[in-house]
Amino acid sequence: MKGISIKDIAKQAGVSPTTVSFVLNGKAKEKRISEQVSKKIQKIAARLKYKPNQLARGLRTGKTKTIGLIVEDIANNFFASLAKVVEDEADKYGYKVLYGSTEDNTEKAKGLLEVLKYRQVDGYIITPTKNLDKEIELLQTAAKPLVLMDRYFPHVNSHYVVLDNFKGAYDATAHLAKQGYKKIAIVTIASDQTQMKDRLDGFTAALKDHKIPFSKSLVKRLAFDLDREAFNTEIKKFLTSVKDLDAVFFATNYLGIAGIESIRALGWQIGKEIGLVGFDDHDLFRLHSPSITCVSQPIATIGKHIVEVLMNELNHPSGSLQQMVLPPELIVRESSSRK
Amino acid sequence: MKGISIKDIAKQAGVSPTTVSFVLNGKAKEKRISEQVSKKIQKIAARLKYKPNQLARGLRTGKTKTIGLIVEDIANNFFASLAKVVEDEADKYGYKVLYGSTEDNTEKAKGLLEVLKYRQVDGYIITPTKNLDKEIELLQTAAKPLVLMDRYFPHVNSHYVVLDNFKGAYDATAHLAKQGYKKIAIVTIASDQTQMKDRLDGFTAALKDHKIPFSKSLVKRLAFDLDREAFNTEIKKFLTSVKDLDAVFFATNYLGIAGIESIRALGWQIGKEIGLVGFDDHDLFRLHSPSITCVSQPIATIGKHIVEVLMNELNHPSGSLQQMVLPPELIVRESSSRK
DNA sequence: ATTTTTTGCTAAAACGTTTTACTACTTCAG
DNA sequence: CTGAAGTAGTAAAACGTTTTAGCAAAAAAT
Repeated sequence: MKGISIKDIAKQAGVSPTTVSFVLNGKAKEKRISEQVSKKIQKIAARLKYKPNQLARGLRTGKTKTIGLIVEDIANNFFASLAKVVEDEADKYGYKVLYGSTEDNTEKAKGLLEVLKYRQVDGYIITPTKNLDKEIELLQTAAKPLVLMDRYFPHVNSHYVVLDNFKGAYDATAHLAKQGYKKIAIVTIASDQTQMKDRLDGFTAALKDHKIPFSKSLVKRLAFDLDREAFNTEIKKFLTSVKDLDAVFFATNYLGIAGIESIRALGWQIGKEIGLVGFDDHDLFRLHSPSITCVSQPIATIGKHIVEVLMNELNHPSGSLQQMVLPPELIVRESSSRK
Repeated sequence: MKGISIKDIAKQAGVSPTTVSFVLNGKAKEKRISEQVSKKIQKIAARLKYKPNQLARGLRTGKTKTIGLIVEDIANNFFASLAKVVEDEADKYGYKVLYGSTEDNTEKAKGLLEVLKYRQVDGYIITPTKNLDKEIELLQTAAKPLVLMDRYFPHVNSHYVVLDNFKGAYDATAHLAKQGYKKIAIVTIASDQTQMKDRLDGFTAALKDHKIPFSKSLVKRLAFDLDREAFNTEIKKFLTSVKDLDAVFFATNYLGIAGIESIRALGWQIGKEIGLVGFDDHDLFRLHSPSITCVSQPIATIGKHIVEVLMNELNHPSGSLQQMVLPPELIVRESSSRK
């Protein structure tokens, strides 16, 4: 039940394995293999449905045509959708994807990197966790092609493709202000990584520009690894603690979902009594009553750019650093309208 | 920048690569390598942070410690959540996962199988598409460990882990009947695969048991590959075409979502004017107003069983066929209550 | 008629492991 | 003192490719 190897073809064609390899790799011309022999080999290979053993090839060439995709959580809608795009795009270049979720846990991320490394993936798409910068730098100095996504390390010179998180949060907050909300809070994740920092900065900048006084009490930073119940409890506690609060911006999709749940548990009218903007679009946001205004990421574009950058790096490592910051889109819905 | 190989360790320890291999594979005792040498090799390996090259190992042993996961759509909440469980469980056994989405397209599925095959995955977890039975049988006769999920082929003797779809649909429909809905329709996908067939059968069986007359006009079977707009158009057309319709069962999660959207576009009151039950739980179903009754799959359990069955097959191919049918849970919410 | 060039192909090494079949030395039994 | 059994390890082949270096025959050039 073994697979067909190059030797089998060689035997049938009465030539050496070398010749078969040349022909099947399109080097017939270059290596001066006659049209005759070339055709014959092609035919036999097709008849036997020969597929090169990627392990052997990888061992010899050092290329596995596999990329590693490290996301925060493959079950999260945003990352799952992105994984789909990455899969499709990579496929166009003949690459397959090994994936893994970090749960935003640095140790898990290190473990994943190690596994991917000794599985000899050709390149990496990484959603880094906190403190993963050293590992990223190691990969860089080892000249491993890699692209960071969703977030990056400002002090590390790497390719990345991220959202303009500052603008996303700024637009969301400015929109709430323009809608007439006076006291706007943010619920975010306690993280100093760029994506979260930028969202918080965008929020405060928008407050400032709209002459809304900022106070630390308007910011709630939650631990990432709480469960849904705990998120709800914390959010309720926070929202009721802020005097005269009339709008809140949830800085991630899952916080937005927990936020909706919490606010409803409090019996507050979304939109009227409390304005709400979420992050990432979601069927729930679109179909909720009232529908939920959100900052939407251009997932297809992000995914395409990620793979494109990685493929460029894989095929002609130029040295020019690609650091892409893509614009978000504010999708205005009912949750940010007082009428 | 090459990796550390067994030869490097051998050189440093002043022994042969063979010895190193024996020691690092825990065969020191068995192969009578002295405690002394053994310790020394371990130490050096640890110091150099040696990681075996999986390609070389795979080439020699034929085992890659990789499994292929073929789902319908990794961006779909159900499959993404399952992929997460599979990833976690497989990791416990030291396996990594290569994934791919079929979009329910047989050609894409065949392509994925081929790629996974010549990447020498050790086992397969497959959400089969229509007409994939021949390929599955080929894998079976080649003694490749595989587990089907979500659906299976009744005439193919393979392991599978699926939901009791009949019961899911039966319970949903019976529940609607008991709630007093008199004319209940089903919106499903035009597919003859088991999961869809069983859901339709469960629906009709429940109608019969509750003395509700069945008619073909109560069944709408939509093409899988429509986009959201087209789903909505078709669903609206169907719902308005059935006289005195007062409840509808949507047989997949995305149909349920499209259904909610469509019914709202028609201006009908979900629950009161039209009862609604969906398939698979979803944040949207939980938080929609009114909340949506649904048939929920035990995703964690399913995922664990899938991996367990596959690992058993990988490690001690016994021959005993595992065909697991897991019970769904009907989560009753407001969309199926008339009050 | 010799040398050079071109043509068409192949032998063998290499990638990093695992595994089989051995060797050389020591110890023990009789 | 001999032969058998045990001990501690190694050499070499194998997995299936790719690639370097080169060989023999034919053709072209001198």
